Amino acid sequence: MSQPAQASQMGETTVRTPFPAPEQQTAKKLAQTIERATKIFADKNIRFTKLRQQVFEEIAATYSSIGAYEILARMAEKGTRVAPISIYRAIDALLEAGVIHRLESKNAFFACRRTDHSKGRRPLFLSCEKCGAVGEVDGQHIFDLIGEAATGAKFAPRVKFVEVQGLCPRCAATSE
Amino acid sequence: MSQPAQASQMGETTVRTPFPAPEQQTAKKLAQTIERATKIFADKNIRFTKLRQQVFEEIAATYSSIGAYEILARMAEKGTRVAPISIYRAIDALLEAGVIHRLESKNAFFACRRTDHSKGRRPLFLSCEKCGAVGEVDGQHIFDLIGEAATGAKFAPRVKFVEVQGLCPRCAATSE
DNA sequence: CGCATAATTGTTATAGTATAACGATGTAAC
DNA sequence: GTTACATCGTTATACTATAACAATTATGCG
Repeated sequence: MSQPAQASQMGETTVRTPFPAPEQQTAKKLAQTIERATKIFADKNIRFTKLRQQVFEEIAATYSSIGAYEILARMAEKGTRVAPISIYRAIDALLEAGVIHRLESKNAFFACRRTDHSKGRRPLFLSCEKCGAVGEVDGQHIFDLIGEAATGAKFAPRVKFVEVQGLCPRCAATSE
Repeated sequence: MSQPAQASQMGETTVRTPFPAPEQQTAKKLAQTIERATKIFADKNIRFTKLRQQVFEEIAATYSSIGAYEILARMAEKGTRVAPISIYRAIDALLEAGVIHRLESKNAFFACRRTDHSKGRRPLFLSCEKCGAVGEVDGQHIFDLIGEAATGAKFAPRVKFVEVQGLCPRCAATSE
């Protein structure tokens, strides 16, 4: 018990970081994530096929980002052998649905765990250089400012990326 | 003269966009860019070798971003045939010196045309989806806010990047 | 200068990321 | 149930990046 996880037992008000402790990464949480994805696919009228579910489960089952070929390898271990292109096609559908995000700086993907994107609030990504964990925090005000900076330069923005690399709370603590 | 380039003749106060018109992309400007790079290498005590200069010239000679293998191809056309690894090693030195930047979202590189990075002001990148041009605008206040958002999530930021894809002034005008 | 040392580049091979093209199969709507 | 469309399989290939080790070039010092 060297790493107390206070928050989980006393409600969510004390959770201040998008980096859940390992004890919080439960099968139940994973099931909820998958169910949420299922609903999003249904709402958007995109088919959540078996292949897409399998790919999504591999991505969601890690709190790190994961590369396409790593997904491929893990699925192969479980008996599902597909070609790289199939993984990428599934990834495209998952990105389109918004249930995963792409980390441009690592050519890797991670499951979205926020529920406020649909409300028009865009997140920025925090990627731990040590353990690979990825967290999202709301960055809507920052994206607004980026838009202003762009239009101020007579540039018409369409897609924006904000990524931060550094140390997650646990790794920052252990490396001191 | 359908695209008047007012700013260059009357001081810099009227320059409002980091996307110079083609008429402004002169050999003289390029020479200045290279000279500036030479000075930066000297100041930092990094060697600006022939190979590094050649690679830098290919990058600086385009106002777009350019991939490593495109640099390779253009140098080969001019008679300098080297292996990919040599290009990447030169790129590493140029990145280290700060005379080029890497566009994470495109796996490509472009010449830095700002002079205020050394003053601690970091830029964000504007990448045109139509013509490929890349501009930089100051984003220090945005990077500060990103740092605050990260630390607010108990994340220790180390490297940050902000990239925007969209349309540069000229392409936005012609696509209307 | 001439040697020792370090930095750079060459050479070869390979790892890692992503997509093109086309055919087969499955799904939905009429 | 047939048509139309989306999805997936199969094969091949393009693009991005680095590992390992040898050869060469530049630098500092006696």
